[in-house]
Amino acid sequence: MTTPTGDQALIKRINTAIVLEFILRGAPLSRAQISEQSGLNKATVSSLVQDLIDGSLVKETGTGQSSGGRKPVMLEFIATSGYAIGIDLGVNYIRGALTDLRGGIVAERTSSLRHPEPEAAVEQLCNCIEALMAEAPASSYGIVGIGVGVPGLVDDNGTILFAPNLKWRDVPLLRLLTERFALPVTIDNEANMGALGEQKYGAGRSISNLVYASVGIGIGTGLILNKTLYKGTSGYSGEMGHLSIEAHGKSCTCGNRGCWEMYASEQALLEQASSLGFEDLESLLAAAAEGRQDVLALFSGIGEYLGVGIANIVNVFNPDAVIIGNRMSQARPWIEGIVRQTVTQRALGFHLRKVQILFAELGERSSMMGAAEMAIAGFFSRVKAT
Amino acid sequence: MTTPTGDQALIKRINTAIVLEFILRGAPLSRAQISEQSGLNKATVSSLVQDLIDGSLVKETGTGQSSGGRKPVMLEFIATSGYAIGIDLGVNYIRGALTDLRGGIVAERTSSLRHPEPEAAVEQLCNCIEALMAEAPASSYGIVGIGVGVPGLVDDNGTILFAPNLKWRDVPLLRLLTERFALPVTIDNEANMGALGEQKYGAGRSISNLVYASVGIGIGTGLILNKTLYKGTSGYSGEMGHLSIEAHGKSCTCGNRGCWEMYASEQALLEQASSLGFEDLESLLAAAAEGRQDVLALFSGIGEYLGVGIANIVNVFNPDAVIIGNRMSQARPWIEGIVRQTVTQRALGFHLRKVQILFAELGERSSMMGAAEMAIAGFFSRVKAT
DNA sequence: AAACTTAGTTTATTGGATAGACAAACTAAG
DNA sequence: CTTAGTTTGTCTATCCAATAAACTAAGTTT
Repeated sequence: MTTPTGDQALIKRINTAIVLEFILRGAPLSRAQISEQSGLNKATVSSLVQDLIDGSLVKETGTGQSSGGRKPVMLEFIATSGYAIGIDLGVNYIRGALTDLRGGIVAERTSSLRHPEPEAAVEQLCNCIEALMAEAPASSYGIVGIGVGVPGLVDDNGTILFAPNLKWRDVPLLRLLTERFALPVTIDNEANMGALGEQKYGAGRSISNLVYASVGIGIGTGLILNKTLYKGTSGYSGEMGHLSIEAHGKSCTCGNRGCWEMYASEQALLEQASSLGFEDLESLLAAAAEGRQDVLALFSGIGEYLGVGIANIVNVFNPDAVIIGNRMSQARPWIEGIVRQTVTQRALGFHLRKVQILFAELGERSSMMGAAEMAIAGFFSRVKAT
Repeated sequence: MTTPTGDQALIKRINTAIVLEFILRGAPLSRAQISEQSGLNKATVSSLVQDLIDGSLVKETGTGQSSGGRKPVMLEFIATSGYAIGIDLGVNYIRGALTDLRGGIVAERTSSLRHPEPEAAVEQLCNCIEALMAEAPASSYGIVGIGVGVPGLVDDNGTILFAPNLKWRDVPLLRLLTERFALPVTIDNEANMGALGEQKYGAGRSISNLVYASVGIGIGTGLILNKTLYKGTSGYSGEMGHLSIEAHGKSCTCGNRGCWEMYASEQALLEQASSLGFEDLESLLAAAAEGRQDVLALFSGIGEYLGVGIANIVNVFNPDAVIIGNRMSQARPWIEGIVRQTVTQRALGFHLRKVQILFAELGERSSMMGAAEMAIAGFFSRVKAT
């Protein structure tokens, strides 16, 4: 019982997953096409497709073009046979979406987080979820799951061990939400969710190895290696914000010195900007847009340090892409050049050949979409197991 | 044909692998035990075991103890049904071993590399391989493959793109060896091989996530994530020697500044030691053993910088273990304390809970054993595919 | 010696994939 | 409009691996 053994059910799961994957990607396509492209026998495809149709996951949508024979019956995934909820719990906001099974946003809600204490915040979170659930149209599977991205360390039991900017410690969010909604819930770090969101729906679509750097108040990173989210042993890898880039630099609250996020985060930017009379990122962005030289110099400095860290990432992971996300991605016009330049200078030549430096396509929605994707992926893995 | 589909052969492969895995690990055990522990039916196990026996991979070794019934027939893996060759091609030596399929060393050869030019070195390498092959006893499968670890960047075609200390560029070693020996050959970075060697036969036995830091002239790292060697997109990840730990530190030949290996490698140690009149690591180790304070201080400095880099590794990967290997591991008595102390100070508290800092158990043989393991693993994956 | 235990094999059954035959539905050429 | 040829999708018989259950073999315990 220790090892998962192979039996016929496993075969069927594998092949059903393959067929579903083809229908998900290939838009409208026929049984014949699936058979040819997948290598599965026509009869096998027919049988599996029938199961998917019976399970309300796939439907026939009329006939397609013929090239001299019987017209094919086109198949399509029924994205509205279920809905997922994705939440980005930020330091001072809650952003949530109701999506269909293809990740299309059906409803969205944003509210500012007035009381960051765990109890009040969780209550507000639950209200948001309930409001979104109420907006879901009737469907075969209903709400298939809830995903939540949080700005802190999450262990493998879904407990928030430590969220410095929220000042939370040991909040068993998974348990709280599971008890309340009796639905599958996934909790993970905001950067991991962002990485997943961009990999599935954003700048990193179908890229195998990517690193998502969430540059906000602090810096977090999400690692997608071999198409899978890599989580360390305890479930919390990717704390690259606390990668030391100046061994004898500024002391960080984490105990280390010269942490990357002390030089390249929004926090670092704001500290330098205070002497110029700025208090938030938005006003700095506006000033930069007007061409203020001193502000542009600030962004340039941040960009350079971002590049230092990204060069490290490139050298360590040799990824296909590094995606810069979260709030700092808005500064793209004023940091992109210097980031690229610094990375080119510092990363190893061989690694540079293939790596792309990208900015988050989903903008502020990366993390929320990743959370929804978690719920959707969980649903699929359960369906396929049946 | 694009996707690997599921069929009955796949099931059989999976289950055969499970059975073989049990026999490999569980030393002498019976069919009944395999059935019970794996969850496979007794009949299934009997049938698969018979196939393995027919394939000369397993044999029956008499009966075991009974606890009130028929005595079990014990099974054992036949490690001598084939042999593998593992080579560690160093900067100034070639170390090679002939091992059985369990990684037991049957013969070993070390020679110093007199002429590091590619042609002469490859010739010497081939001679070493031939000599080892000649020592292999007769067996069912003969030599099942050759693995070679090299001190440089290797692409996914087995070409050595760049080996700075050997001054090699674009040497198609995989092709050269395959043509000469007509055997499966695997070429990889010395640090990747070392990681594999320690994970399979050394300090990291059966650890899922580990980082192996090969600290020699330079510093390389091998990443084992989820029990698999992680290789980046182009096949060359893990260049953590060129992780910048001092953003404005010394310029490195790689183009970056403040690279880890400029502060924590053997090279860095020797540079500092030259003013004291030392020229190699061995004499420094001897002096440290005699208690020379100035030398101990040098080691202490190296240990601290090693700790800085390892703390970074821990924060990024949240691994179960970090293993310090290659030549610097000999300095364990004089660096272990300061390394541990620095890591404890600098890594995030949550990550420290589980991580172990270890030193290579296989010493100078890590890389060579990993190379042999590559060949063995390749053989198994081929056998199981039949 | 009888009753019980445990190991491993044999037998019949199940369920999924497959090749090949086939029917349905179409295009195109004469 | 007929006929030949093509493509789609289903049906049927077969194969094969895993399995449960019966069975044989070979012990131990009372």
